[in-house]
Amino acid sequence: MTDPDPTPKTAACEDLRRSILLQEIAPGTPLDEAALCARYGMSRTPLREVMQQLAGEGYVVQRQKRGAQVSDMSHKTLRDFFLAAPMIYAAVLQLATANATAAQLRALKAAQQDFRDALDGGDVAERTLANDRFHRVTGDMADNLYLLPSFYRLLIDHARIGMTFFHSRSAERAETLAASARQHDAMIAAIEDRDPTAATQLAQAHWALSRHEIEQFVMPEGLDAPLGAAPRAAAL
Amino acid sequence: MTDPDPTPKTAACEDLRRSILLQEIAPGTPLDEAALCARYGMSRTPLREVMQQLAGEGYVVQRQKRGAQVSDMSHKTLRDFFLAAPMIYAAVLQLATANATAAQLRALKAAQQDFRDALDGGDVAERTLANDRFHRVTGDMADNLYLLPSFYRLLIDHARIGMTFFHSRSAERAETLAASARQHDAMIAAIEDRDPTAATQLAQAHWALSRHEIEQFVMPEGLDAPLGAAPRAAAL
DNA sequence: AAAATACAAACTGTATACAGATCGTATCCA
DNA sequence: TGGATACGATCTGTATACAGTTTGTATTTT
Repeated sequence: MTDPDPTPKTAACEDLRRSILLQEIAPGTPLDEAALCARYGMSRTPLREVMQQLAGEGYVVQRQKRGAQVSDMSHKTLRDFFLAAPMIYAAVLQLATANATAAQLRALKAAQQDFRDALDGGDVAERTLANDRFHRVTGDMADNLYLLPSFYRLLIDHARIGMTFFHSRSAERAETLAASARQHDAMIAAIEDRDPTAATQLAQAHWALSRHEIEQFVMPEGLDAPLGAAPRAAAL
Repeated sequence: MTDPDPTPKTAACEDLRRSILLQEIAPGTPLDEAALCARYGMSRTPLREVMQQLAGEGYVVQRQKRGAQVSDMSHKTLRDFFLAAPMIYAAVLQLATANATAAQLRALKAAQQDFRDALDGGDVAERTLANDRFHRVTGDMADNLYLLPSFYRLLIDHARIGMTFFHSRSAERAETLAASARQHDAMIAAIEDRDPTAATQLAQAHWALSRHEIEQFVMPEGLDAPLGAAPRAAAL
């Protein structure tokens, strides 16, 4: 409807984005040009242009004479993420309340429905993609040339963090996901009411939730069993 | 010292960036591949990769089957700019106070010295480039993977707006530039003192100054002479 | 046996040639 | 004279071939 563009380049682009978001290709993995050429049925020239584009969007990084690799996730990545995400996201949601069109609101509601559908019956990948799409629509709504580059880059690692940390522990995860869905509904309401204050607070709450969950994962509750004694110190 | 990379590709990249920042190539100008190939002495393949990179950074946009053109500046651009700039810039400066290294602080002071040198004796282009370099160093200091894409994109249009609006009127501009330089000094002090509150306030003040100047340009004081009468309304 | 070097295979970067699309111009028709 | 259409030149996108660099392995040397 919007993009009648079935070129192999866009297809390769979208497939690679999806694979990277879902960590089907792990962070840091080197990407072999020849293999991808064969996979997508194109020669090296257009494939290299795809790589350039993905590099610009933050999916991959290109090293001199050493090809492209999926952008990696370090502890610094996580730190940068939680420093920037609340602010960028609050700004995006606030602008969304000001600028959202009726069509975009319908798209957002549809994305939220997909997300809820993925919650009952979907696997981790489906939930991640649906969540990603929901947030991307809020970016479309904000429609700010300068904010969106950072926002979309955040969404890449938002998805990847979700896939990294929330693979197991599905029981505990269920309640968190339900809370996320409720926050999405509240966001929709805030946008519909054009209420920037509520939007800002929701953004903060949404990231506080993610942050809490990741802290639980990185620094879990201690085990009950006593640890083994440390080897005796050598001196003093 | 840091980048021993005298390839024709990086040279072309930097030259094009400079030309676009200084509006030597106006916004919206289509870029002819063949001409640029001749100019930089390379074939189309690497030149197209340069274009892809510049597109990722926001200097140019690429239209399907219609090549690249310098990214546009519309009224929406200005609006987006002044919505996003204060927030992004405040965040960058705040992170800079937390993360700046001694070497970066030296680089910032050097950039500020260049800016002051350009104020007495430099032309508009030199001032614009020196100002751009100063702000870029603050971005290096902030060192946040997610904030910087938006920040650098802002800086592109920050420079171009400066070149657009402040070409003439050099007498009035002088005082504003002096005020900018004083604000830069205050930013350096805030970073040196690691004072995030001062940094935030300075960012706000810095953009308020730019904004005021552009408002003056777009909506100047009325002339003393009476305007011609409007044609009589058709109905009522 | 460990380290260093030399060689070979694989990969990246660049140039060039070709196919397809777009845009301007000239011609034709009303 | 105005508009539409057809043709041609120009430009974009893709494939392929070649040169230079990197990397892994095997051999040699200490």
